[in-house]
Amino acid sequence: MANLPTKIIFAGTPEFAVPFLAELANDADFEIVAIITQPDKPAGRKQLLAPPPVKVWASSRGFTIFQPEKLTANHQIINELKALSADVLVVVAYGLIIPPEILAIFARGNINVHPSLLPKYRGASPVQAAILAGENHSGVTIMLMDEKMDHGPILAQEELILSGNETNESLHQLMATVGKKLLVKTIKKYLVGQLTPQPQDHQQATFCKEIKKEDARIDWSKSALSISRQIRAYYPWPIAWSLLDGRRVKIFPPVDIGISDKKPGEIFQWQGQLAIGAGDNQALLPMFIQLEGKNKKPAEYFISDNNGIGGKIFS
RNA sequence: CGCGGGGUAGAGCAGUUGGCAGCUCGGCGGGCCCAUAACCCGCAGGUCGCCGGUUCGAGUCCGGCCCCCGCAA
Repeated sequence: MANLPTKIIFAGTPEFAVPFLAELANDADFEIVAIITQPDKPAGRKQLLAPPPVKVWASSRGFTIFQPEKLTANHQIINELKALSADVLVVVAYGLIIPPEILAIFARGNINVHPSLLPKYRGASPVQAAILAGENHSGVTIMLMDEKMDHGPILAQEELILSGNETNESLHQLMATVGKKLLVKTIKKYLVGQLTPQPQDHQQATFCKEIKKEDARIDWSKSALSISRQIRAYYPWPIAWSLLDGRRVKIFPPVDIGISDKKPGEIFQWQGQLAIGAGDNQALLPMFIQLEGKNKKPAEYFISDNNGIGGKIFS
């Protein structure tokens, strides 16, 4: 390792990126010379401009922050980044394309963290995709970036066993906890030449898309297991939902699965609990639901508060 | 002034044409029972979001404001 700390520019945006940034910033071998994150965006019902979590963390600690609308063909920011003469770019869930002109700035390389076992689940929603697919294991990949999305050679991977109860939120937290240690360890080894990047087996690559709200709508003709994965994968955003009497109802994890002789989407009671028929003669038993205009509440209230709701059908 | 739902007991809700503010659960006390989160009896707990107006009388009708939530972004 060199005597001077390695200069790092960090690019990241959501909550998931913060632990990685903090881990790097707290390590004396590294110096964060600048942070790139997405611009503030309108959020919430009143659409107030809200800073991304990485900015919130970084600005209270006095770091230099860049929030460009885009990086491609942005000569001003390219020059500013060059002037910092950083050794390494670390990218964790930045969310915007980083063009080759910028990747070329960093003499020691561009390192990316991806929360899947690449080449599986390249793209925007690897954690959700693993839950939706019912994978019994996933993991974190530390890789070098090239011109294609999640395509570069792998420096390190750590596998995680999944219990089948993970939500998008809980699995992201686990990935961050494991991944931040792996990231620091891997960068240090890589910088002293102890790691040989291994090209991915591109034949095995799979891809996942960005999540849209409509993806979270429940199709009750699917199996109860499949629906329960959907409920876990889309928590805490955008939340799995369905319509009842034209009103939106959100369904939260955890959910149990029981047997059913009801139609898909039909509401009934099972041992005092709210149960909803699925497409495979099984039923979903959610613990928490939220009716449009109401707060999230335990599902058993849903039955007692709505006399005669049994037999109604979610659509 | 983007559209829509809501604010009533600790929690979740009902309250019809304005006329003594109710239900379920929880809490407290008692009873039954080998025992219980089950069952029976009783008790406590509310400025009905805030302000003003109409009225003999407003949770309810009218006006203004605050807060929560679904859509939208």
